[in-house]
Amino acid sequence: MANRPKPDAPPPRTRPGGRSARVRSSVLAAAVEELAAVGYASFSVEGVAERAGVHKTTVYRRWRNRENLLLEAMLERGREQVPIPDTGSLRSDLLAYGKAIAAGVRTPEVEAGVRAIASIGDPDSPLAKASHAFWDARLDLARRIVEQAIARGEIAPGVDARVVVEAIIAPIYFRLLLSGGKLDRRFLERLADFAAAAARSGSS
Amino acid sequence: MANRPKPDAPPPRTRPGGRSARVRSSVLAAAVEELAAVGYASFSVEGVAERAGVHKTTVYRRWRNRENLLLEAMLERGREQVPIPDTGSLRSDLLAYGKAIAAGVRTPEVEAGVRAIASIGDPDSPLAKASHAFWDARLDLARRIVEQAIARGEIAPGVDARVVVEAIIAPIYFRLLLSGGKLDRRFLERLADFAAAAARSGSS
DNA sequence: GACAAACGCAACTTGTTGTCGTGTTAAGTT
DNA sequence: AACTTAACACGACAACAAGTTGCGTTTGTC
Repeated sequence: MANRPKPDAPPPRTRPGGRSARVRSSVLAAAVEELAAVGYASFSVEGVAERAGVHKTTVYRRWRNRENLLLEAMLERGREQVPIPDTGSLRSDLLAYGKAIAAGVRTPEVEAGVRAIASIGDPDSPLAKASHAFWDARLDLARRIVEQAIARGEIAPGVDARVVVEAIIAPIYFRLLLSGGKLDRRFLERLADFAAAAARSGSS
Repeated sequence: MANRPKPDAPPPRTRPGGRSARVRSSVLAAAVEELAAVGYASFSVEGVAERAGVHKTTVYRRWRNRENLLLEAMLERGREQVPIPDTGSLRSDLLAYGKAIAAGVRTPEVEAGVRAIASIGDPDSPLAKASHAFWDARLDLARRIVEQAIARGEIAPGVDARVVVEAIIAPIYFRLLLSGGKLDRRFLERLADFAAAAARSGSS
C-alpha cells in the first residue's frame, strides 16, 4: 500500500546547502551566545533570532521550540572533548584532568549550559537524556586515567575507576553550581591528592 | 530637619499578626509546592497565589518579584538541618551522612529547590548568596565528622575536613543534577569507602 | 531557466510578569 | 464597642515572550 514507485507522494527534497547551512550554524552559535549572555531563565527565541540576523519564524520552523533549539546547540558544543592526560603518575593525571574541567566551566558558555541542564527536572526530557549520555561517555573515557595507573602498577586492579573520576569532577561542579567555593589551583591539587590517595589504598 | 517629635511622619505601624501571618505562611508553603510541582522554569506567581487561596496582587505587594518569593520560601526550608552522625567509625559516619543527604534530594521539594539554585548564573543574586551561605554553614557543621575521627585516633590530624565532606556530598549532587547516575546504597557505600580511605592515608 | 524548499514579514492568540486604582476586611488601638 | 488604617480582594491594564498562520520573496537544486 505504501512505497509505490509512482509519483504518489513525491518526497520533498531537502536542500541543506548554502543558505540553510549558514542559517543553521549562525542560529546555533547565536543560541549559545544568548544563553551565556542572559542565562537560561531569560533565554528567548526572539533574542536568538536577532543575534543570528534571522527572523523569528525561521527559528521556530526548524526547531519547534526553545528546548529543541537549546538541545541541538548544546549537542553541537558537547562534541568538544577533554583530552585524557598521560603524565606518568595518577596524581598528576588527575590534576591535569581537573584543571581542564575547571577551565571549561570557567567559560561563560559552558557554565550557562551546565546551569541550564541542571535546572531540568524531568528526567525524560531530551536535554536531560542528552546530558546523561554525555556524562556516561565522558566518565567512560576518563576511566583510562585509572587504567593507566593500574597498568603502571601504581595502584591495584579492582579500583572503581568511575568513583575515582567522579571524585575529581563532582566537587568542581558542586562548587560551581551550589556552594560557590573557589576553583583555584590549591583546591584542584587537594582534589587530586585526595582521589589518588584513596585509589592507592585500593578502595574497590 | 528630620525626626521631629511632632506628628510629622507617623511611622506606619505594621500588624504582623492574624491574617498577615496566615497569608505569609500559606503563600510560602504554596511556593514550595508550586516549585516541586511545575519546576523552576514554569514557576509562576499566579500559580502560587491560586495554590495559596490568595490574590495575585497580595503576593506581589509582599514579595516584589518571583526571585524574592522563592528566596524567602527556600530560606524557610533551609533551616532544616542534617544531623551529624556519631556511630563510632569514620566510614559509617560518612555513610550515614551521605544517606541523609541522598534522602533529602529524593524529595521533590528539595530537588526542585536545588535545581532552581543551580540555575542562577549571577553570583551576586540574593538566592545565590543564600545558597553559598547555606553550604558554608552545612559544610562547616559536617567537619565534625572528621574531627570525631581525629579524636578517636582513627585518622591523623591535618586532614582537610572540607575536602572529605565534599567528597561525600558533591558526587550525590553531581549525579542528581548532571549525570543522572543512580543514588543507590551501593553507590553511597563506595563513596564512604573512598572518602574514608583517603582520609586514613592522610591526604592533607 | 524552472520548481519549490527555505526564508522574511506582519498579524494574531495565549500566557506571565508586574503595576495601578478602588473598594473591602480585619488587626491593633482607645 | 467603636475607630483607624494596614493589609487584602478585585478588575483593568501595559509590556513582553511563546508559538502559530498566511502570504510573498529569495535562492538552492535539478
